[in-house]
Amino acid sequence: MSNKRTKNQEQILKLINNNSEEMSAQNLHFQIQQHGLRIGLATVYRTLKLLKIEGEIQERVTPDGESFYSTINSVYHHYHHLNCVNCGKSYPMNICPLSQKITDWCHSQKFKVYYHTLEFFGLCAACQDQDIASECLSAN
Amino acid sequence: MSNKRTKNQEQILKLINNNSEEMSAQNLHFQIQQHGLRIGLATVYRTLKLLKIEGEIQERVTPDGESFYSTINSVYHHYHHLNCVNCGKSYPMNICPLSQKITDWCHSQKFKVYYHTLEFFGLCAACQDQDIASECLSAN
DNA sequence: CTGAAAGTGATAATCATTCTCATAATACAG
DNA sequence: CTGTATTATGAGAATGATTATCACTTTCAG
Ligand SMILES: [Mn+2]
Ligand SMILES: [Mn+2]
Ligand SMILES: [Zn+2]
Ligand SMILES: [Zn+2]
Repeated sequence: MSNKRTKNQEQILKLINNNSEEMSAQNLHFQIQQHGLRIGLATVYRTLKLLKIEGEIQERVTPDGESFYSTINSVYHHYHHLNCVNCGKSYPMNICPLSQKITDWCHSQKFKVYYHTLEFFGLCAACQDQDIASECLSAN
Repeated sequence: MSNKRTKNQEQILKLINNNSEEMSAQNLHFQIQQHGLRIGLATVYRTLKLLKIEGEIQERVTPDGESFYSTINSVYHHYHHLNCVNCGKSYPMNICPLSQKITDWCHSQKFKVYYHTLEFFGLCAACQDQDIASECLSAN
């Protein structure tokens, strides 16, 4: 029963809570070193997994497979995005179209909801005006 | 202007459309070989990127960073999930709580919506009864 | 035809994440 | 307090999906 957090784990959580932007594991590890702390990359990943299970932080996986983490508690960080499948840009939305009802329903299913992700995919205005397909594979 | 699709591209799209389950790029490549076809893995990835931009297929990125692809058109495949952050299991939901209004709003933003993803994260019933934190890192 | 442009596949390279394992810190029974 | 079992840690290797290379083939407009 490891109910108590390690000093390392506390510092990582603190760093996430105090940061206004979502951060990747690599980025977190880098910032930790900047602060003069010595926490191994493996420990960062282990702690992220732990905090995720404890419901302290949320994870967003980008289309290129990298994970970004941020605190769950702050409403400030509850953002959804319009993601362009062409240029890859993400445009944050300032609304959450989910009613409380649906979250209640999830709980009624015996599922304990920590957080949700909602992402839209399509073409941004700029990319709608281009000949997309031709540029898509132009690099090769 | 590559408006016309290649024979390879057509076969890959056909394979996705005819399959009832979402498939990874690796899986697609394997099945292609099973069918006696000779399409390189690189071409599979290139075609997936192309079809994605054309709005023919949708992509779902799992928490471990692997991408799965499926046809957009079939309502049959429009699923959202309850994802357990502990055991990793995904429980499909049979409803979509998004109103048409929100999609309309996205369009009013000059963003052309192809599809959306909506995922809930938390603990499934089985995992709520365990001492999670202790098992989380037990493997190491 | 003909040559430029686009498509292809084998292979190497990338890189975030996970695994290994020896060591350090901690918890706890006696 | 003291020895011992358990858990945490970090350096580095391994993993594996995805991407980049590059020589070669196909397509097609003129
Ligand atoms: Mn929301
Ligand atoms: Mn939906
Ligand atoms: Zn775009
Ligand atoms: Zn579970």
